[in-house]
Amino acid sequence: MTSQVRGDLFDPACPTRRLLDRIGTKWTSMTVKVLAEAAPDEVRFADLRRRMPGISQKMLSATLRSLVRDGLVARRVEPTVPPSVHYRLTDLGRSLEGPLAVVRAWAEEHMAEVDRANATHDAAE
Amino acid sequence: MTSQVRGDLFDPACPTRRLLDRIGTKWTSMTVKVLAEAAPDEVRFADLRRRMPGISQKMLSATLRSLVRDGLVARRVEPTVPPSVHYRLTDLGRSLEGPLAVVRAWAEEHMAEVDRANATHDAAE
DNA sequence: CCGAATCCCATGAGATACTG
DNA sequence: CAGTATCTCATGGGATTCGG
Repeated sequence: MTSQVRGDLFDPACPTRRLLDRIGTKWTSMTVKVLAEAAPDEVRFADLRRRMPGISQKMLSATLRSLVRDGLVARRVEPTVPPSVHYRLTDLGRSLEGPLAVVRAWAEEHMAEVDRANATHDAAE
Repeated sequence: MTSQVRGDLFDPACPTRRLLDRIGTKWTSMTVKVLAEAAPDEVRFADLRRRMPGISQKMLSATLRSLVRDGLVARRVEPTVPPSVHYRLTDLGRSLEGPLAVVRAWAEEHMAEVDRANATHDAAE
């Protein structure tokens, strides 16, 4: 019965807020971008880690688990010894690339201005 | 477009990451939206608070301070007693509305699917 | 009326070490 | 190889109180 499409950012269950919570976590957007660049190929765990300098196993693992749970990423286990695990974006995950690209574009175009504002603001203290 | 494998997302100073850090905090996008809806009018602190159910003074104050520091919001003090403080989006702040609208659109269109994925995933445990 | 200061808790996230 | 388990720390965020 939830009248969801009301642009109601004020609902605690507001979809926008929940999405921002997700893509706002440190490694999510980066993971989606790496998987999007590799698409339609799958990427192995170790490959992902190599392509994301600075991430720890723990955070990569947690980020992927969360993305899989959200249906944005698919996980495929090759039952070899040792096992190899492959990840790829689902259709849903790929559909997020557009919005993320828009955010990237804004950031690249305007963050310098934000930096200047910060500098000005701090100097005025 | 441009270099992909070592894109800026991996730089610790990456603009996208910094932007997501900002709009990912709980009240930022909501504040921007409320101010955008009111534009070009200014909004007083108490009004803002009334339009954002659930927010505490502390967080509204902190969110606004951060937005002002980033140059997205302008603050104007009326030197009355008691003082009244007015906020409005800057041009920079208004330029963020587009990207936020894209994010909102994706969320409203797809978060139900995310919810289903979660339910399916949890049921499979 | 606006907002700063303080206290407190929950969570994000890194480092390290351990298993199938 | 691909994780999980702890430990630890920094930060976000809420409730409350105080001040100009």
